[in-house]
Amino acid sequence: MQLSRLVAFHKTMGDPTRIRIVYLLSQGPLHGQAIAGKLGLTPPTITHHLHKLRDINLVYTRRDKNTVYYHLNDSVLKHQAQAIGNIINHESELEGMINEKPEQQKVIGHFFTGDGKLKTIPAQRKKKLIIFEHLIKGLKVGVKYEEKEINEYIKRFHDDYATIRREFIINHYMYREKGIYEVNPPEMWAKID
Amino acid sequence: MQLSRLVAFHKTMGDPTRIRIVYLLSQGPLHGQAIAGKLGLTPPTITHHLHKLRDINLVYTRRDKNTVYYHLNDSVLKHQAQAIGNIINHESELEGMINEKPEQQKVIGHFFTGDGKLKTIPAQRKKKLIIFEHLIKGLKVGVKYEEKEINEYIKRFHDDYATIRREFIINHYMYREKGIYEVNPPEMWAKID
DNA sequence: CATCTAATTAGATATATATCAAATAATGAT
DNA sequence: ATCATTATTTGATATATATCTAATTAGATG
Repeated sequence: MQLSRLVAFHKTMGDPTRIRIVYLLSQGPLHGQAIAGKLGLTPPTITHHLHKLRDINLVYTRRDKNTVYYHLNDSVLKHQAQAIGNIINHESELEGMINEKPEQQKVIGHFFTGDGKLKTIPAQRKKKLIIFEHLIKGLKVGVKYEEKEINEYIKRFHDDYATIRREFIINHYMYREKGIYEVNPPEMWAKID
Repeated sequence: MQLSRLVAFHKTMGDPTRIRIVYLLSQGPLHGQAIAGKLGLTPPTITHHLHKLRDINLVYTRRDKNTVYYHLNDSVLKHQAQAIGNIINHESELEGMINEKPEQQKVIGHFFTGDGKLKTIPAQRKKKLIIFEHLIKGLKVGVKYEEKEINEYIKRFHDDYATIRREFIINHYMYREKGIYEVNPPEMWAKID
């Protein structure tokens, strides 16, 4: 779970109209005008909200003739609702990412897509390190990884895993010994400033 | 659970800074400046967010000398996080209230306090009916209530249960037979317009 | 093609809010 | 009383967003 995803979910649910829409859809699919009618709002307003609900994958659409039916994605609702509670249990993957400074968040927000893919590897050293530091936080300290595992992990974000893996080593985020990788303690990482 | 409470919770969690604060507090209480330092923000900003977190009862404070420690209210977080998921299971008490029109919501928002108490009984007939209709939706259709139960229910919102109970009858929201009360079907209710 | 219906987009407005710097308040220590 | 420390309030600014009307698009059907 990404911090931004969690925020997006709650921000989206933080509106009475959208909660009412979710409630209506929980009883079965509806088309736009039906929702507008039941809620006493105009169709453009409904479109607006459904757009946001679709952004977080909470509803999906199906056409029949020229009317669009909106369906609720129950499992997403369940799953996302739980995530915030898990913070408390320390079952959250947010751990490392929560301490990032606004400046870092900005860079991260700029280089990652909404669903957590790395768009490009930054050219500027400073930004590059911010991104790497962010990525490295998804790995566990004290765990020995096979090269294959590292590649798999990086590939979740970007195709060019070889370059990134190499940068991890160069900048002392990890070290390698006999083909086994391990995350270094933060004080060894390349300094960003 | 009131719709407005549910909305307030999600709206509050719909901000990265506040989620990060919640995460920090989940590891133990902290004072303002410590939070500001860890997040790279200024104290006024932290005050601002803590105010919102306190509004929804997610944090409480304790002083030691002249520094205020903020504590996370774990149980509230757990409970609220679950509420949105329960909509799906139809375990939600939102049921009736979800279909209220914006005009009605406005009146309701005006006459109820944040924690769901009725401030005063509206003098204008139209507004009064909106409030009664809202109240009546908290009772179940097809259930026979003792007068005492009705009184108890109304008292959750306003002290003058006798007046309101009488109005319920006058306006055909309920009927009484031999001291037993029951909710009428909506088509019998007094017309608002 | 013309027309109907449903959905969306564009543009406008009003409201909310996240953040900071500066000023003020509250508390404890000297 | 005076000072030091922490928290809060005020006021400003920039950004986001919920809603509407009017215009546009897209599909289906005659």
